[in-house]
Formats: sequence, C-alpha cells, structure tokens
Amino acid sequence: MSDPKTANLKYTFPKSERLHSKKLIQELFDKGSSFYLYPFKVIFLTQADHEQNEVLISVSKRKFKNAVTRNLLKRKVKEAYRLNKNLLTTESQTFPKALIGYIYTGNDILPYQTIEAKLKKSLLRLKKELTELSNKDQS
RNA sequence: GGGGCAAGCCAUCUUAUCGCCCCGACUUGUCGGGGAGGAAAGUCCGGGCACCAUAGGGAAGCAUAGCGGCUAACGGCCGUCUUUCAGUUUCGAUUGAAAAGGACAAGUGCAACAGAAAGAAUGUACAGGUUAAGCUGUAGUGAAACCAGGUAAACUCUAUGCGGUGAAAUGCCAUGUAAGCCUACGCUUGAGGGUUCCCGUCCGAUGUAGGUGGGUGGGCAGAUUGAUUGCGGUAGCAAUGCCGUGACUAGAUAAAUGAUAAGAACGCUCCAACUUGUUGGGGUAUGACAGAACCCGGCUUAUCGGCUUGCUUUUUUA
RNA sequence: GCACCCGUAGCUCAACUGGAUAGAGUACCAGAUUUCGGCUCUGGGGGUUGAGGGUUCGACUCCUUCCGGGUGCG
Repeated sequence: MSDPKTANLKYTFPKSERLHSKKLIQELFDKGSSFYLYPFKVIFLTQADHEQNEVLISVSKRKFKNAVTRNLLKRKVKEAYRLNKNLLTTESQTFPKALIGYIYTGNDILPYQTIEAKLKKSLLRLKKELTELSNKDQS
C-alpha cells in the first residue's frame, strides 16, 4: 500500500472494503442520506476517519424468497462494483470516505449488463453528491 | 425398436482473463493446495455434544401400538401374520399394492335424519310355534338393530419410552455491569434459589430484592476424521453387523464458489435433403428443484434431463 | 439457528365437546321511494372453509403432510 494510486486501480474487493460491523450498519441506516436509482436504493454516510470506502450490498428477502436468486443478485452487484469502483476512488482523493449501502429494490432478476450500466450511473451520482457535501463543509 | 411401471445411480464438462473464502510455505506479496446439495429445504422425528446445585419417586403431560428383528436411537428400515383392494386362475391358490393393525368382556360419553326402538328398547305385518308369552324366522329404517351391539385420529384403560433447555448451549481472553452508598427482608431451629405440580434429596448466609452509578455487542475454542465412505471377504431371507484394505471430501460469520469470452456434449426449436428417421445447416442457451451455518441417522416435500437393471405391453420379422 | 401462533364471502368477524343449506355486518348489483342523487326499505349474487391425503355413516371442527402470513428468543 505504498502507492495508493496503483493499489486503488486494482479490481479487487477484499473484506476490508465490505461493511460488516453491526454498529456501523445501524449508524448508516439511522443517519445516512439516500437516493433511488432503479433498481437500487443507495444509502451513504461520510466517515472522515476511514481509510477506504465500505460497501454493503443487500437484497430483500421479501422480494426474492429464494436464497439462490438473492445470492445471484448480490454477486452480480458485487462484481459490477468491483469493476467500476475506480470511478469513485481514483480521481477524487479530496473528499472524505463513506459508508455505502446498496439495496436492490427491483422486482425482476436483471441481466448483468444492465446492472452494471445502472451501477455506473449510480456511482457518478454518488460522486456528485459527495463532492457537494464536501464543498458545503469547506464553505 | 416404441410405450408404461418399479428400484438404484448421476446432477454438464474444458480452457483463458479478472475476482472471493480457508489452509500451507517463505523472500510479506507472491506461489501452491482446497472450496455447496441430493435434497444443503421443511424443521416432522431420533441421537451425539454442552449446561442446568441433585436428576430419585409419584401425579400430570407427550409419544408409540399385530408379531419378530436391525440400530447409538427412532414415529425409521427389514422380514412376517392378518385384513382390505386390484389382477391372474387349472378354484387348490398365486402376484402386486395399501393399512395409527392393543382394549368398547372396566367405567363415562356420543350417534343428526330416518326408524316402533340407537341402549335394560322388543312395536307392526306375515309365517311358524305355544296353555300363554318377543318364543323363533323374515320384511322395512339406518353407517350400525348379527347382542357380551357400534364408536378409542371420543374421554379413558393397558403396555413401553421420555428430567429440562438448545450452539443465541457452554468455556477462555479482552472489555468491566465494578467498588462505594441508600432502603427492605433474612440469620444455621434453614431464608431464598430448580420446576408444570408435590414429596424426597442436595446447597448453606460477604445472602436476596430494589434504587443510585456505569458498558460491551469483539476474538479464540466449541467447529469439522465421522454411529463417514469406496472396494473385497464373511454371517444373515433381508434391514444390518463383523473383518481386511484404501480415501479425506467447505468451514464462512451482514455470511465465501462469481463475472466475462470461446469451445465440446446434451436438450429445445426452425429450415433443407432424401434412405422416413437419419444427415447437414441456422437459432436459442447451460437450462429442473435449489445455497452449508455445531454434527450425524431417518422422514416429508420440490425436481429439467440422462444412464443401468428388472417386470410388463405393443409393433416388426421368423 | 431455535421455539411458537394464525388462515372462513372483496373486508371485519360467527358457527357449541363432529350432525348437514356455513351465518351476520359492511361493500357490490337490482327494485321501491325521489325531479335527480343520498338516507331508508325490500330482494339477490358472491365460499372447493389456505391446499392435498386420512379417520368417520358424516369433517370448518379430529389426525397428518405441504403452502401462505405473523410473533418471540442475544
């Protein structure tokens, strides 16, 4: 991790980038702000003292009763995030890191290509929101 | 060759790039190895294991129910008897399927409608019979009136089994509900504490309850080699046991197996050719049910398709 | 992961310890009343009692296997 730029360029998604602490999840849902972009609901909360973004991906049991389809969707979203997270990390080193929650709210099992396209869109939107937030803090 | 039924087995494969979880090695970020199911599901039964101060007796409760066997155990499995249903029949039987299949000759309850009568009831008609008489038979109603009546997936009785709670159990480390103060009760002649209830047993006062004050929600063990399983032999009708010899086959914890691309094979579907069920080409696209959560043995339910064996039926040929 | 409860007309509830056509209110439809509408009155339709199997002469009720919905446990 001596060179953060090359490290961030890697298309990896290790455990440290996944949100797994119960306490932080609770905080995210209580205080975080959110927007909808079909098929996702995106929740985010800035964390100044964090080294990297932490991401949570969730699929509702109410909408998808089958554990297999839930797993499938989670994997597809995970994969899409892994390949496109550089949209967030590379250029924008200035604003603070955040907790991000992706809730899959769609009713259908979408193919990977559309999921990826939508996720790219949502990342760009998220980037915009975060920069606005950091600008507000500075001013 | 086609169809049907039953039993058993399998549950697409290969390569490349990027990535996830665990283990090992060292040069500490690289390499090597491993990585979901037959039901992992439902949680319907039975265990292992752990804790509950002790885990004994009785009552209550729950479960099982021909007989015998297997098993760690079972409500499971195997064998067998009986009953019922279906097929065949040379009327002797035989084949297959199903069955919560103890007791109403202990007691209590229940039985709509119909019927004279549904439980100390005996009517009517006809026939028989008698000194006389529901004394005998038949008819009619009904699920039951065959009289020691029917009904126990009605209470109940009999026999057998079960103490309770479940890995959110439990132990250790870290953290520290601490310490202190106030109030009430109690003092070895036994308070309080188990539990569905009672008795017995057991523990034995720095105790119990409330208030004030003040947090964590992490890690390790439990936890993956076991009533495990392949093959061979052996005992047994079988379930299954025993012996020998191999194999190691996930250990995650907001929860790991994926994505993309190419090919093979199996499907599905369209077109063409004729030899009429094959060949060639195109399209679709990995197909069903479905994701381990302490671990096993069963049961039940879901399931695209393929293979093997046996039985049966039909067609063709002789 | 474990333990437990509930499913009856579109909705809210009844139906005794098995006994027959499963009954109310509301909503819906039609008629009466009104110039029209509402209110009111009368009548009507609507149920495989969550699904399948079993016990029984007979099942909403008893037993069993699924399906759906909900609750509790750190």
